[in-house]
Amino acid sequence: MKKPFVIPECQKCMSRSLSVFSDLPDEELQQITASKGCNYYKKGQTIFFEGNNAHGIYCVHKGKIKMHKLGLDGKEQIIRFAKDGDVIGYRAMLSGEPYSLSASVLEDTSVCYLPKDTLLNLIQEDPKFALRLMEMTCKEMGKASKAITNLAQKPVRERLAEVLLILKETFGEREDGSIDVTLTREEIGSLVGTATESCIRLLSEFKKDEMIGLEGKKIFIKDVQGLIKTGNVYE
Amino acid sequence: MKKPFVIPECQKCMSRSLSVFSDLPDEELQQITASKGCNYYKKGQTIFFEGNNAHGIYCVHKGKIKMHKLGLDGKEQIIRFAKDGDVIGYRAMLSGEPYSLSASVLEDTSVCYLPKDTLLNLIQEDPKFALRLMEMTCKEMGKASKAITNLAQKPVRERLAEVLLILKETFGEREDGSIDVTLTREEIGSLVGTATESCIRLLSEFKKDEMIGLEGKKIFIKDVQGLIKTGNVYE
DNA sequence: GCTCTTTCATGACATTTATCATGTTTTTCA
DNA sequence: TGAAAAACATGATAAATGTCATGAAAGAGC
Repeated sequence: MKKPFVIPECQKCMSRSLSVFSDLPDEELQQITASKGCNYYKKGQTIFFEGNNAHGIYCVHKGKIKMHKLGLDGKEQIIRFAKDGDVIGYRAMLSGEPYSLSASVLEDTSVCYLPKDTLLNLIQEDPKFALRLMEMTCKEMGKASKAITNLAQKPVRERLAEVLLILKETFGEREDGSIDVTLTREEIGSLVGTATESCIRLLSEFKKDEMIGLEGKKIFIKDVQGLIKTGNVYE
Repeated sequence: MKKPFVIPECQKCMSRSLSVFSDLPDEELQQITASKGCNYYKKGQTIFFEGNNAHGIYCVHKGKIKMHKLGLDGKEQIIRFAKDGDVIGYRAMLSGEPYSLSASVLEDTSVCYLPKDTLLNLIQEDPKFALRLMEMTCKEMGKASKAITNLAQKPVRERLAEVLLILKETFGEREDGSIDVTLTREEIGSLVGTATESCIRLLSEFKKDEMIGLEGKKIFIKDVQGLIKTGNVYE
């Protein structure tokens, strides 16, 4: 279980975030979120937009968020996801640049907003906190380097196989065994860096090869080893 | 002129780094570097290797370094460059992970090594320093997101045009007007994320279209606007 | 300077991947 | 619930890009 990123100033909610929020149905979550002075976003809403100025950061109590960027002709590029226990918006805050990504909500999400001043005070007063933030950022950088290498060197088929494994790793599985996130084929294509049609075709192939199962938007990983092999994944 | 990243503990050399080191010929640089207890690396040497554990960071007095990663079948992927005033190796140090990249020297390079303990003390004692480090890291992240989007969405031709502009921006020009860095076509191909042959072919086309000039490994940018247009660069 | 190795260059070709077209299914929401 | 929109699916085709082969040029080391 991933350790949540606990922001001291935010203990009104964060210190108990995972235990309190984890398994609530949406309506209750929304009520509790409001009662604690936090923010609630519904599916489809955007927490912040690429290009806007950052005034604070958000810690995610519960929810699923896609971090994405506009490419050519407005085509969406998904860079990564955020979920329970993650912090988003810190990159822009700390670099002093505008948001380089938008944060859009895939599933109802409860977040705590921490304004810039509070954050800067925290960093100044608590070096451990600063180190923790840096650690997080630097781990992201490592993943980004890996993503760049994959995009530059791997063919689409391999990238898709790897993306499926990463999705399972990131979001886990529902009770029925499907990957616990709902994405359109277009979004998966964006993650992989390929056209939607190519993505659909390859998913069908993977299904025919019995490496995955498909039921609507649900994806079932049936053959991890097969996907590892197909995706040339070696860590 | 970019402000150098000055590490307080390293003032024996860093505080005067750019002014002292900038225009020295290699031999003198090597002597001065040694006399100050810093490290000197010759072209082709590698400062640290991907996968190894990090024990400190390096600040670059003078030199040119490629930060790269091994992809499939050992194919090199260049992620970024470092030069005078940059700091390298901090990502691994701060994330607690092994180096995700190797750092290889393109031109003789003089660096100052700062061990982990010293760095951690600095961060604890000087919050401004911590913020400065974070700022740097976060700016890198912004660039990485942009790189991912380009690789996923732009065709090779556009990426090459953009890479040429970035190289000029990063390294500036020599007196004769050529971009002040020497790379093989294979390395440029790695940056762009394409096969060496495709890279060579497109460079020839760009030359025929009079957007660039080529003399051996020297590259001259002759038509910035043309490259911006070809590369679909819009910032 | 001369050999050996690497890099550069170009053509021919194969493969991958994107695009366009079309029809079906699913989802949305009034 | 029923119409409209969005998403999914698949075929046909075109375009982009990689691979292989070959030779020339440039650079490294003796």
